[in-house]
Amino acid sequence: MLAAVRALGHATPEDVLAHLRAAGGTPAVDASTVYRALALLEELGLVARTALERRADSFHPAEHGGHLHLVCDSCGAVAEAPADAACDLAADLRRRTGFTADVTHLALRGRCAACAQDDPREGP
Amino acid sequence: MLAAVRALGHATPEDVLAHLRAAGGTPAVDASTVYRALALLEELGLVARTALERRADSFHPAEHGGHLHLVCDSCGAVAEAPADAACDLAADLRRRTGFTADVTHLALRGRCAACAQDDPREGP
DNA sequence: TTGAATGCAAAAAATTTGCATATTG
DNA sequence: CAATATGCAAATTTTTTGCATTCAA
Repeated sequence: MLAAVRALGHATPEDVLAHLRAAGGTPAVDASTVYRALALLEELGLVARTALERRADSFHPAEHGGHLHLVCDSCGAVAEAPADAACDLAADLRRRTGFTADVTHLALRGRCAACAQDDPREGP
Repeated sequence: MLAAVRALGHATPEDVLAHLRAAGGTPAVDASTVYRALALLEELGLVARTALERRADSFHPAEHGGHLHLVCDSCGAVAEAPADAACDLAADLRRRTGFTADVTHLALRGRCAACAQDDPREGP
């Protein structure tokens, strides 16, 4: 299961389910098992949950941390950026408001370079 | 409807529904109406959608923009911070990756000052 | 044998859609 | 009358839970 999340980089429960089923094995693993395992891994701090997709949560391996997720509202692509850019922000927030932001679970929405170029002002 | 979102600051469809129903009127407004209206307002750019809660989307008025949402994973409180802190981040990202981040829809997860103090290392 | 993990089925919760009826202009 | 918005009911989608079973220590 952890292997699945690691292999996928970041995935919705549905993705994980598909991945596990593709790997074969009978009977097929059940969705409830995926949800339960994912919840457990989250508690253990081995995977993190982030709302990347609009409808479903996404999980990504903890080692994969230290990245920002850049979600393009036009094409849906999820890119990544080093987290150091956000560290300043986190430090600043902490100093000013006392809020300790978890930068490893950070998702930013916007438009990727390609989409911004294709259609600078157009919606999805 | 817009008034409801404005009055609430930020709210899930359920919150909006409750607010409208509390305002009275028979028959009670229906959930589908709320979803449809919210989707419309979003398209018009009058409200923004952000995944503040774990299960449901949250909407907040566009004028309310220029704020970061700070969601505490311990107590669930949603605080706000001026957006300027994130502008640097956005500018930096754009320069380095070409990604144009929408800072007005930004939600950060972490722990608010009160919770961090109560229990510096404890989970929710 | 006891406890953790799992499949399966059913329940909840959140969101969407079809359709007939208002309501507005 | 035409176009739009709304209520209502039913369908979808995503996630959770109860229960009986299985597997391993």
